[in-house]
Amino acid sequence: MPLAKSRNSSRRILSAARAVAAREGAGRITIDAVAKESGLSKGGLLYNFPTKKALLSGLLDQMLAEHRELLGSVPERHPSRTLRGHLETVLRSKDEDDDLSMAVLAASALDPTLLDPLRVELAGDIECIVSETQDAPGAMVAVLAIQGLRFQKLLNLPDGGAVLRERAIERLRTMIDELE
Amino acid sequence: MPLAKSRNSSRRILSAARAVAAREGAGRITIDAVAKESGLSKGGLLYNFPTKKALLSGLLDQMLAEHRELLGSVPERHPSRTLRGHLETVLRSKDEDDDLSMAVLAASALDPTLLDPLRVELAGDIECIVSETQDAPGAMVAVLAIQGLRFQKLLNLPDGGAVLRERAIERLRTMIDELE
DNA sequence: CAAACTGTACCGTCCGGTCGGTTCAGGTCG
DNA sequence: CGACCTGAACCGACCGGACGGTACAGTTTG
Repeated sequence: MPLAKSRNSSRRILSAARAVAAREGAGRITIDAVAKESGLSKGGLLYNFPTKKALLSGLLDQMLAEHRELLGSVPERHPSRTLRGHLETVLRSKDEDDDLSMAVLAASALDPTLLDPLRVELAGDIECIVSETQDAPGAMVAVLAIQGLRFQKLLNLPDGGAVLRERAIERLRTMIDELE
Repeated sequence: MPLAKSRNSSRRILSAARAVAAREGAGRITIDAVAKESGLSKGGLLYNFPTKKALLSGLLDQMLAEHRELLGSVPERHPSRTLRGHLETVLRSKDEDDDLSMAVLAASALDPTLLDPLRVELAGDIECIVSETQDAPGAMVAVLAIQGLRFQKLLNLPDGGAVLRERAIERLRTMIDELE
């Protein structure tokens, strides 16, 4: 089955791109590097992703898909489930080394319009979050804090130490829970 | 005074770099482009900043200097003055088009270690912020939200609309004020 | 004069993308 | 069955442009 094999290659390529990004930084996501990392040849990679933009776009798609999946795994009955889901996605990704957020940086450097799918997704999420609470501003502050967490982790910015960070996250959680 | 003139050129070069970044994105900060924008020749630029890393490093230095300056302008008596200062720096830069945060992206793409000065500065600020309050976790959440604001603005991510954003910022302010 | 440039030609490298193969599974046809 | 063809998947040499940096011979300015 040819198509299945191609999809398999695409997945390998995407995870290779993630590995490169995690190891060498977003700026080093290069077609040659990703091809080498994936075990494919440059030609083979370009067969799957005809252009670098397509590759980065694929990365973002994968990120959004995983994000949606994690969002779906939040218990249905939680009052601010979308918001909680967002928080969990950040915390979850904290454990993994292959950082998909890198793709965001690489994409925005190459062509800011690549982020459009992310923007519409996020806009929808925000709308959803706001509709799930009476305290829209409070929820927005939580959204901002979550994005701050991503930023911090992405650029290895200081977080006041593990203990304080953990306490801050705990506080964020209770803030979200008390949002109603 | 030769050195003074050099500093003047350096400033022109840096603001040119900011203009390029704001207009064409962080990925387009190139020596030729900045030279052209600044009105200097390429040789002249390289006379001031012998390497691209030096140029980006200079950008970060300028950013940190402006940041410190704005921090200093917050009234002395405010309880969480460092935290308030951080918030104001974000809001202030929202008005200007030349976005220095771009430099952060460009720098992290070229060489993540360029961000080290930013990291130590930020670490110091956080330490300061924590020492100014009894509620360290709450302050950290505020810090995160502020960084989220930066992130959002930098990547043009959706913010739920101007009204909601303004209300969220207002909420953030009161949160900070009530921190004690 | 020396510092602070200008202007330009040039170099080497990196990188995105092209292109002409090659392999191979499967289908067609005599 | 076997000769032939096809098209998907992949290979890797190569090209051209962008970009960082060098070199250096002038020119302006304090």
